[in-house]
Amino acid sequence: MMARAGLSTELLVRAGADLADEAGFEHVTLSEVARRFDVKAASLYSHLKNSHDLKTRITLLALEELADRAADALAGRSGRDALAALANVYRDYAREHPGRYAATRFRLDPGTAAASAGPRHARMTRAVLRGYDLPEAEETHAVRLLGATLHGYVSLEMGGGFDHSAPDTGATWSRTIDALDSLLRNWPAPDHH
Amino acid sequence: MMARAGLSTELLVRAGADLADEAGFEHVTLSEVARRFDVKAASLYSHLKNSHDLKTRITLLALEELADRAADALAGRSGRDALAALANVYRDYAREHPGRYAATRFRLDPGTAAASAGPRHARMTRAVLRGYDLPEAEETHAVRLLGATLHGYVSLEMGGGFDHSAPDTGATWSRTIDALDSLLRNWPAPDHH
DNA sequence: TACATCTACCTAAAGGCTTTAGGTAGATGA
DNA sequence: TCATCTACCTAAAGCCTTTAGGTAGATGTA
Repeated sequence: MMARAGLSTELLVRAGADLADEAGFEHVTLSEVARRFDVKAASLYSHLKNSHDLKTRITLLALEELADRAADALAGRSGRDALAALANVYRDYAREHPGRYAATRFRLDPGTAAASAGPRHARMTRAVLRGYDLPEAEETHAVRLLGATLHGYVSLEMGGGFDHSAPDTGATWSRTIDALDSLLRNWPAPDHH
Repeated sequence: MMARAGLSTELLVRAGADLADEAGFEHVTLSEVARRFDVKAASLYSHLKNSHDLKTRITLLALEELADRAADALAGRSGRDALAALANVYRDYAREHPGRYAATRFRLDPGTAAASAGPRHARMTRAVLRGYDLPEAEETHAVRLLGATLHGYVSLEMGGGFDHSAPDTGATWSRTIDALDSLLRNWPAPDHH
């Protein structure tokens, strides 16, 4: 009796990510993950440091997956195509994996963040921008604006912020991409005021 | 002995909001609020339905406060001035009251959301847009884009997403406002693809 | 003023999640 | 075959939420 469950950090993190997608990232709990493996919660401590550790690892997983998708989508595209592809990767990922996407917004400590796929995301965003010709000094600003708009949009949409109003969000999404493309093609000079 | 503490829903919600600002919205707990009034947690149930109720009320409070500030800031301004004023209200509020701002992203059920200051925010954003002349059919799209960008920016900045990279975030913020202003003045026609 | 009522806050208790300490049995290797 | 290792277990403490039922201080009325 007492067969071993064959757990591993990998397995637990994947189960945690699935749980996040089903129940929401904020409801990810060691107890629930343990339950899914028919194991006591205390047993997870052989594989995970603690609850925060699990959340961190789910975040890292989501960041990787998202970066992989982005890399695929960006391959061979540039300009507006690349922008739209990147944008759609974020939105689609958030829809397919809401919990994982939410994990993406979990605050990592600086060391962990630096070692995550975060920097890869930044590099890909920069790559998209190279399809537009921005003054070099503006590139970081544009990276941030792009990140903010895309993440902001996806978060609001996921959070239901756009429900109850008339035009469907699909239309707004494509107008948002139009707008961003247009903005990057006509990047304004700093305003003096 | 056993003097009454003189609690009220109002008082508790305000204390909860302060706690959110100090410890983070996700750490708001009935127990901690009770502790701050030297009262047992069970006693709060005379004033609050439950923990979720407290969070909901903190959200409503934050939404009100934010709308009040926005209304003040917008008074007498239009065009780029109004845009900048609205943007700064969000950012400043988030910096002064990170927990309250985070509460703002808490998902309300549809009925509560409709009765909240949320619609007031939408109306104010529309008011800002009237300083630009967008085709009427585009207004909702622009409202959403503006909301997404502003909230996205503030969230990323608050979440530390902009740390560790060179240009300071103040510069990016003003470039973001420039960019939004420029975008609204040159709103693109729908792209055909 | 005296009395009745009301209700704000209390204690008790159950149930859930986290985390630590220490045990046991199944897996692994010599 | 035996020794070791370690994955998973039980026990227990601590904290949070929520419900049930009590008590005393506040309030209103005669």
